[in-house]
Amino acid sequence: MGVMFENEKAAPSDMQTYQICTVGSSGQQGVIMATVASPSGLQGSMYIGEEVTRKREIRLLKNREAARECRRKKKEYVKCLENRVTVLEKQNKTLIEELKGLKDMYCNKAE
DNA sequence: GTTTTAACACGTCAACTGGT
DNA sequence: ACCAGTTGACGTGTTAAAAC
Repeated sequence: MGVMFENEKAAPSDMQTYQICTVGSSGQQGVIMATVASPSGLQGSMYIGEEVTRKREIRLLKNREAARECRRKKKEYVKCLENRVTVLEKQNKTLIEELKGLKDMYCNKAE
């Protein structure tokens, strides 16, 4: 019972260590820079400006998705820990009962 | 029915890390 | 040194439940 996490053995505080499964990305962007001939260079700088904007948009998009994935993993990790707590509490209860039984047995024998 | 509150999800930024 | 990925922190929007 209880779902086991891939890297559960890792230190609890170590958030970097949960299982990482990267979905293969098809995103591919080739960067084309400059080479716009214009006397004033204005068009060129506009082009570069657009390029900067485009790069920023790509970065934001990637980070947006990364954040979503990061949260998903964290949630899963927490759920896993909670499951583990449940299991260990149950186990602890059983062991306490067992110990109690053994103690009783021992006392009865001693009399 | 309206307002308030708590919980949750999201997007963004900044700092850090590991790979090249 | 640079770049891409990861994640904590923060602000914001949404929604369900509680209080009025």
